[in-house]
Amino acid sequence: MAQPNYRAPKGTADMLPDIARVWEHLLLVAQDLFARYGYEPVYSPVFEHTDVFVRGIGEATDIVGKEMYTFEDKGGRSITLRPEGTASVVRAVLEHNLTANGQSTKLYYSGPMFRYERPQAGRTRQFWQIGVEALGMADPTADAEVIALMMQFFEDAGLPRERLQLLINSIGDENCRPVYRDTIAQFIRSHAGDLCEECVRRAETNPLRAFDCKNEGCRTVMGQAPQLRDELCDDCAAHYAAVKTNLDAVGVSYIEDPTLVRGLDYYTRTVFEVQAEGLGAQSAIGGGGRYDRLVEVFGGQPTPGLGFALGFERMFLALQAAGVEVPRPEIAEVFVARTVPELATEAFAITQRLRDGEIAAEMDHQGRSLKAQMKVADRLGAQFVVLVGPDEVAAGQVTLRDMTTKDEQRVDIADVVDVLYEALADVYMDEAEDMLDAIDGSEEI
RNA sequence: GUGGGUGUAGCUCAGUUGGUUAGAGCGUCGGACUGUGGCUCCGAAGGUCGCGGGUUCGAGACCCGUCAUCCACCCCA
Repeated sequence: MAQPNYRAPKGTADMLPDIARVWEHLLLVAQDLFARYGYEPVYSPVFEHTDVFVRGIGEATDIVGKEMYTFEDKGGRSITLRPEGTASVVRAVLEHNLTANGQSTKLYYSGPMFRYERPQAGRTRQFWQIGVEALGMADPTADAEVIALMMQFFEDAGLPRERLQLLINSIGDENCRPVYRDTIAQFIRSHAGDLCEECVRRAETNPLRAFDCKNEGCRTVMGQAPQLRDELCDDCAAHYAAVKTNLDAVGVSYIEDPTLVRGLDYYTRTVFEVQAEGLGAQSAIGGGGRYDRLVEVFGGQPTPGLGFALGFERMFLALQAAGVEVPRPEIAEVFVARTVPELATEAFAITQRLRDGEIAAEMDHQGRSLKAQMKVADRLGAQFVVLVGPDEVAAGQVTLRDMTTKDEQRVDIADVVDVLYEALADVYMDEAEDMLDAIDGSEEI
């Protein structure tokens, strides 16, 4: 329709089958992989009290400052659609005391997030994320494990490693970061003449983000600034070194990026981001880090935490750019066609009989000609067609057509399911053998 | 919030310096001797040319506005 009465709201999109299939593929890959790493699923509400995000993510962040979908509900409460997952999950963990007595927890979540932004390639107002949160683990092995898990996800999802860049950095903790912040703020003020207005303003709000500025001049100036890696306190430096050692130990390659500063206030020490090819200007496909103070922000006992999140829309773009296809499964193994409209009920009964036998069966519900039904059967990828005609029905039979060989045989209706079991088994055996041959031909087993 | 591009059949797009019944490919539907698919051939359906206003004898094409969409800035997944 050129001018529909209704459209999906700006920044949202309908996930039609070709896309929804990829979503489900990603979800399945994640469920399988994350479980192997000891993570359990959690579903927190899609909206929270606004304060959860304001305090959790940080008042000075762009997310809280201008991107939240906030509204008042009928009870006068300020409610916000979640712009990210970590704050909600940590709130839930605390609310249910999952980290009592020093217990650790590993959780993963997935679902839509909401941010009021101007849409562009790889950025929508409603977007899907999947992420993990690990609470109660301070060791650098945990950092390495979370990062390794994220990289493994990309691999399992079919995204070639060579199209990805893993960037890591340490942004210090409550001891060394404030000192460094002041150092940078000072640096910015003393170079105010050579920096853009935005960066000068950042000196007062969030000086570290001046490193992120795309402006050429700012980049060169900030390149001269003291680097946090040289200013880390002993504990943070040791932790960061150990994270790298552990990544090295398991063969996860990374690039150290001293300018990597994430836009959420809760991060401490380790931060990381993965960039992928083919995403347009929004090249980050996933990211995360450690947040050792976040639980306290919500009033809990000091509890270390860390996690990552990655975006499905961007995964989709990256997979597409890499030429990775998620196969479309056959919709029907068997199509039941009737030669005359009067036999619709008989055809329906047989279709249901097949489905009861767990055979993927389909039939026509539009009263179409036999020829048209055959076309549909072909398009759906049916291996066999069950022909229901007056002659057959009179004899309590149907005609079974093999769509590959075109062989046809009469089968008693009572035996259709069993005959199809065997016929389909043969088909699948042949396919399996072909696959094995293909593997044999290409690599040693 | 700022800037730029684009808006023609279900999809991808053509539509010459404004001129008569708006086109193609794909898809869909039907047919090619009567109960049968994939190839080929033939045919059909389907368009308020985003919307509103203006210029003109005449606008899908030009101007203004508006809406939508895309891309970029910002920031992030």
